[in-house]
Amino acid sequence: MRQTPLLKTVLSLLENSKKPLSVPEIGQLLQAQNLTPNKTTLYRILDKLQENGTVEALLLDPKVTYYELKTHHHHHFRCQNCDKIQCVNDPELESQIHALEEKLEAKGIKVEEHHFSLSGTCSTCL
Amino acid sequence: MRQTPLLKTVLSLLENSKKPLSVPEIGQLLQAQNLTPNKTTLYRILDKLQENGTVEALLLDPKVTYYELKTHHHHHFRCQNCDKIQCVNDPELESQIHALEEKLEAKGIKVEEHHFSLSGTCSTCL
DNA sequence: TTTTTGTTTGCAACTCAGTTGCTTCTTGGT
DNA sequence: ACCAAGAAGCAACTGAGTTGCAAACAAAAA
Repeated sequence: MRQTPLLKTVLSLLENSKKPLSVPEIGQLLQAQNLTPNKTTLYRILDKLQENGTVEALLLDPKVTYYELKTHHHHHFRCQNCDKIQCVNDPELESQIHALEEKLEAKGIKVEEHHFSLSGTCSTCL
Repeated sequence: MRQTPLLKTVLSLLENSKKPLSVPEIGQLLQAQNLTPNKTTLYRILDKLQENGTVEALLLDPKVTYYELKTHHHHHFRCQNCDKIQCVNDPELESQIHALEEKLEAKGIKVEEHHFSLSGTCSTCL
């Protein structure tokens, strides 16, 4: 995988973002920088970043896939009303999840990822 | 919400299924019973079941939404290779999640749902 | 420097889950 | 039997994500 200018820009967007980003959002952010990348290219970049473990795909909105740097690994809360996303950290939950993963691995299942998210109504919308 | 024949059939499919079902899958299962429901109707039925709390929508495949009866509430493992779904139960994890939900509620956030799933490669595909 | 090779980008056309607007059918209550 | 409300059908649409192919490009071999 080559360090192309577009790839660097995408990585810096993910680096500086407080929240996970979807491909359509990344496209918009790039447009704001007067870049007009093809959507196929963006999907391919994110696929590769996912394959090589730089980024993880999050299941938190049924409509769209969000991505975040693996180094940023959080859990998330999504407001069902405004779709805003907040990051949530809970080390105890995380270790409980790892315990469960080990149980499954012991049963001959290879666990690659886990997904956890919460949804509801955020304090602003209430 | 009226107990129409179609609604009853959909509920019994969910009741008897060992795993969560997507709307396209429900459509196929109904076809196997020589029923030819309109897809709009199916989406509407599941939306209503979700609204009235009978069913919950699961975020476990980025391509499609799965539904399961709330009374069946499990966590799930999805094989990234064959897309098969296995149910996983872990009461300790569940209680850890509830603890986290209470923390968030204390911060003025109304938590309606949580989503947890694992993915990787199942023992058959390995 | 030129050629070759592999990777990246772009484009256009496609797939398919899910939605929308509108009409028609069915039902249960009066 | 009548009417109003909910249920079902249909066709057209939306938008995320995919596919196949062709063009551009960078790096290494000749």
